[in-house]
Amino acid sequence: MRILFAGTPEVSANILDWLVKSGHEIVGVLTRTDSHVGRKKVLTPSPTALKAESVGLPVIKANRVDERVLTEIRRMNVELAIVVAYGSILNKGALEAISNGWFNLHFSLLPKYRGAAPVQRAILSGDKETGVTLFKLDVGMDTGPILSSLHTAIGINENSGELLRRLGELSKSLLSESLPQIYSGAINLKEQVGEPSPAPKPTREEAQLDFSHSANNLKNLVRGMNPEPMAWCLAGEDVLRVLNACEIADRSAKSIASTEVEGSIFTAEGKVFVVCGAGTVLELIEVQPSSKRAMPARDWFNGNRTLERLN
RNA sequence: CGCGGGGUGGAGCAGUUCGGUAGCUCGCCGGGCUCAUAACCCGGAGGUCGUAGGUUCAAAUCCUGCCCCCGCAA
Repeated sequence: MRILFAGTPEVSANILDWLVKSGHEIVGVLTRTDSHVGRKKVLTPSPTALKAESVGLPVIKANRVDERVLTEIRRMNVELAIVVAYGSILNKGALEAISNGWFNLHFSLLPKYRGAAPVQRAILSGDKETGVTLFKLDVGMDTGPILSSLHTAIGINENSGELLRRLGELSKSLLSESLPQIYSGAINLKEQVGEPSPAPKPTREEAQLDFSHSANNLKNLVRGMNPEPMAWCLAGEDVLRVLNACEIADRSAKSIASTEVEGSIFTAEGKVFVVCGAGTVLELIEVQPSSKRAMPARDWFNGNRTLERLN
């Protein structure tokens, strides 16, 4: 079956690569236009565009699937579309342009976490489990009927980047089960059941640590926001990004904290701690001061001369 | 020409304003204390201060070029 692959970021490129190597008949790739990236704003193709080019597939770069794009797609005689984090909503015209429809791979167990940031939201919420869902796109935002899904447990210290990578791998299992079903036409779509929840992209403001919250909440914030947009707090006037942190057990927290002032930093047994709300204590593991590279929290603390608390 | 910050023993920093003996917290090596220790005490090694020039009696510090790194904003 002639397939159009639509995707943009690294995880999409990875799955595209796998589809091609697994012998699926990818005839074209749809991805977002090149974007200005980094400090110097270098115009850079998306990871998916680069992968498509490297395996010699025709690429359509567009941020909107309009008539012009549909014309190109029709010319490819596409029979099915697989979408993995393409990054744009498809209108009715686009959805109807492909005979077998567009199937979207989503990184949550729908209807939970519909939207742009399902992985981050699952971790921010402290969920113990998530998964990947393959469903048929309709005009809503991740609302279409489900073909299949796979569950996986979320690691206690897993961050968004790590979980996304793992869900990408899991997606391959899901696709290898489901694609043959689609090819044979023997599919059974089911409407989404359960309480829907939105998964908007986290803002930078949302990523600021508030040390009046419990260490457990802050730990989820830190790992959920890593690698994007990354949790942060203020060390004096400067931003301190927190890449990795963990909560410590209540009992030891009470015994090592010499103060109750939230945000106070101290060290013990070679580790660096911050006093948080409700008598809890967060251990900082890896941080990144502005202008500096990421470093173990201990190194940062060694160089610190005057700072007594974070905000 | 988007804004800004940084490069000093193995790590993280101070010192640069106002040129004049290389400092701090760690790590490492050796010794001591201790039932023991990541705790404490004593001693030690390790740095052409990113790089190339310039000014000067004298440059980490002042001037100029270049390289590398990072945050914000997009």
